[in-house]
Amino acid sequence: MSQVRLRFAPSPTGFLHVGGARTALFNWLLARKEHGKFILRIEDTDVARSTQESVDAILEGMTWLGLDWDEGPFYQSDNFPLYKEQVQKLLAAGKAYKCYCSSEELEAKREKALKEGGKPKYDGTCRNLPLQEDDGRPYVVRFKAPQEGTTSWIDAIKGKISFENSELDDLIIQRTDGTPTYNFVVVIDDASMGITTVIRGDDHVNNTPRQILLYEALESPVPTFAHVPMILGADKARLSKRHGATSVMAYRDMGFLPEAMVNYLVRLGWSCGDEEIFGLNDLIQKFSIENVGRSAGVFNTDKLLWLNAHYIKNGDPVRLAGLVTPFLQERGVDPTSGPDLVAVVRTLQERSKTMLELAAGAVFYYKADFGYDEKGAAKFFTPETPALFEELLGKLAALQTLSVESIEVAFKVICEEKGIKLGGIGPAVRLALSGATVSPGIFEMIQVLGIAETRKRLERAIATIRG
RNA sequence: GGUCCCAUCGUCUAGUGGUUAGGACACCGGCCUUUCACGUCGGGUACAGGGGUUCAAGUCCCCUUGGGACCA
Repeated sequence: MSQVRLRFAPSPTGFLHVGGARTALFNWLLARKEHGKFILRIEDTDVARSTQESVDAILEGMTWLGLDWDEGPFYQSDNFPLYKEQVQKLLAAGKAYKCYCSSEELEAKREKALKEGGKPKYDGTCRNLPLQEDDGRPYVVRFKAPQEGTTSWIDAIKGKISFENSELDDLIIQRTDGTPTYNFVVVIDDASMGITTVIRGDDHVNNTPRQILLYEALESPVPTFAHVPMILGADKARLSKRHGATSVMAYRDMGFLPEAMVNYLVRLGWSCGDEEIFGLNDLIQKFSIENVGRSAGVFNTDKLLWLNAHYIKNGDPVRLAGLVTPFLQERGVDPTSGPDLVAVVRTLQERSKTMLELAAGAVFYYKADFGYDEKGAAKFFTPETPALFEELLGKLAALQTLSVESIEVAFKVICEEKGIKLGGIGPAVRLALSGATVSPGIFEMIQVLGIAETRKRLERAIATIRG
């Protein structure tokens, strides 16, 4: 019983985007579910475009999502000797050959073929040349692929896929400058790392038959392939910057929780009956590659927002307090300078879709120098308001304990005495305490702010009204 | 242009020959209510089109259309 080995192999040419994150997640989930290994490999053969910053950004993104890896990160740039060796091996075995055609010649042939209605594929000029020692002439190494028959595989997501070998070119595996090409390197790495299942984006479907042929030439077992569909933008075009944020870390910065991101990403293309809410541990039990859909999906921020609201609402307030702190600091708020942040978070959890929103809603607790909402002040600050506030202050001061229940009782007593409804005093208090007409519950705010701060704010409002 | 893939509400999807085509987000309306939310109840909206196969097709086959990917 051999264990499954899966990998995520990003190119370090940018941050971790949502598509890559989902691919990584699917790989990770299957590895965890099957008690196999999850390997991280950095595909940095394109040295010019690869950067350490990108590597760091990708690792940061995966860590944020909670996707840990068992082996790696390995770097392809460390494997150049292996790739060279494998090229020589194929050359020696007659399974690859040196092609001396210049790119100009090839271009001319391609155009001619196109003009005559043929296919623009390599014509095999050098295919049967005997292997010669290097003589200074530039050459590429091509894989000698079979020209007849079909190559097919059972894709774990898409089912059977077949290609006619006659449609396939003799793939270049080593460029003129001696560097190996992508399709070759991937196969060598996956083979040498013992990868058993390759889960990747379906933009690689067309590469797969060539890669299978290479596995066979290398006499390596062919892994199971699972091609996951693309993620699209609202206009059904491939997701890109113009659709909004594509980096998972940008979502953190917008106040999204990693568990919301994971939950959203996994449900985009995968399902488990009617269930919508999944935690990571849940998913390890329930995930199955067979239930991944075959069609591309549109990234829908509204649903992500809904999930985020769900996780904020049900989240641990202590943890959320920690997460919201940087957002508050960005707004110039020092959360140690006022009411207990955990208590503040509790009043905002149910009404915040993002941590950014939660932070915005928390500012008034710490900064009392706000102005009053104009329309609200015109409507709710009346000549009678100061007397009501003074009455309220007296009742609050007399309370033994300051709880939501006792505060509510104080309000009810005033309402009865004055013959008014809660609406006759509540909105004015809300405005005095928060400056806004939208806020957490009045009783909760008073409890969190405390008597002293409540007094200050009501007195400030009284002064304002009396002008 | 060639090859390959895909096609159920606006969006994510359930559905594996017999369903009033289900759920979720979003939207609309009721209730709850000190605001906003939350919650709750209810509503509208989908099988791309055309041919087959079958007693029966969203489900199987073919074609068309549309979308996408890769190569060039």
